[in-house]
Amino acid sequence: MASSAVEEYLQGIYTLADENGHVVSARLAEFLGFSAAAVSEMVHRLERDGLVSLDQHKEVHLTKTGKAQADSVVRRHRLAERFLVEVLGFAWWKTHEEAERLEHAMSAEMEERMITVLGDPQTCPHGNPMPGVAAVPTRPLDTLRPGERATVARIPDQFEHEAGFLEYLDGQGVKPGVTIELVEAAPAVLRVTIDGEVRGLRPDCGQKVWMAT
Amino acid sequence: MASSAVEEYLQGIYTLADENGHVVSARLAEFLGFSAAAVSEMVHRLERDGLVSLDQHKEVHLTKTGKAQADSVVRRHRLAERFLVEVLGFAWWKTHEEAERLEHAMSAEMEERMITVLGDPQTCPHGNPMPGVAAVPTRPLDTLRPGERATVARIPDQFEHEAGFLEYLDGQGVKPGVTIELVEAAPAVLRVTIDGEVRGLRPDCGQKVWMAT
DNA sequence: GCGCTGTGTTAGGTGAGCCTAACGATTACC
DNA sequence: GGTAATCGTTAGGCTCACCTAACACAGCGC
Repeated sequence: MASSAVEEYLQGIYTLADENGHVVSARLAEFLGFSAAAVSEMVHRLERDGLVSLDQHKEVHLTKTGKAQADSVVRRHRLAERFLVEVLGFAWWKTHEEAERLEHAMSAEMEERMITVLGDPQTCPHGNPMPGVAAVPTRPLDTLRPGERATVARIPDQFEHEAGFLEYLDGQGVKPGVTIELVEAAPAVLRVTIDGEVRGLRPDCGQKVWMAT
Repeated sequence: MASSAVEEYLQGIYTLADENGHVVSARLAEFLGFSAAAVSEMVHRLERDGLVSLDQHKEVHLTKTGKAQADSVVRRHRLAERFLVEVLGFAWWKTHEEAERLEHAMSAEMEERMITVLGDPQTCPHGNPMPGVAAVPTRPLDTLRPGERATVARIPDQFEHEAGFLEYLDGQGVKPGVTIELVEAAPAVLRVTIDGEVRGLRPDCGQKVWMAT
């Protein structure tokens, strides 16, 4: 059985690969909030244990067994989030930390039963697809042209580590399923229309909120 | 926040105190499956941190804050077990290990919401009462006189660590709520009637199955 | 008193997983 | 081509929580 720490790394590698493409140790260290030295060590342990391989550019790739374990932990995370929202009534933006712990406590049997009870959900409450499910095509919010409308499809896991970010979005009325019209992409603020009301969004939202195409 | 290890010890101390009365390090070591040395160290850490106190006989007692944390972790454990049985459909005898991990992953908010969703349950699926709830009076199975009948009220947490014990009971038709008549308490076997059928139970069950008085 | 059992503590060691500091190797920019 | 930034690794150190081995001490039977 993989330790929580190992699962945390596998999940990080999965997430960065899925949402960003390439994975190098430096990104992983940023994402996990650990020192470069700690990540360097752990990546070598993962390599030794056959969970990842490093290519000639030192990019990290999940091996077949590594991928299977990463899929499982990501699926458990997203199932836990669904459970927290749908069964326990948690706010959609408040599930990440809780799920971050629960994912390591779920057995394979529990994973199976969760899938059944929750009706085989295809995404987490933030719109991220379950591993193995084809993601809906998306584009960042700031690729909309002024006057263009689109629906929020996904707020990637990558940004859920940023304290208060999801709560901020919720406060601005931004959540998966909401339709947004871009009014103007000024450098300091993104002017958008949500529910017929004009609002300003922090400029970083342009990259961090992904719209259905 | 207490670590999983600390919570594990607090839970052990709670359980032994609740089900046995006195708690000394040696019992705790047996119960947790750790060496006496490891327990000695940890008990001193717990004392240093104000969670337990030692009396002149070296008996371990939870302090007020220690008791509050132990109550919480035991409650989380029993809520998790209820959830596994009632929501996810786990077999009653198969919940302990899973709950052993889940209890450490549940926040106070999750504890609260679990209580609400599960309808404020008064016991776990094995009949152990939630902390703060007055336990129904019980007596061990082997205190029944031949011919006497009683209902299984509780299989203490203490014995859930023994691999296969609950599954064995289930196989013999023994579970909370079932009425049992003692036929004969031979030294090598306990002859009982369950559901009109005479069965033999391992003699250790006499102490490990607690009946409603 | 002597030894046995049960109990607790100390000493020394291990591994996981983190840290900072220092250093080496690329790559990028002017 | 030199300098700066980025990246990875090594060295050394830390805490937590476990281990075994050795030892100290109390109570009990005889």
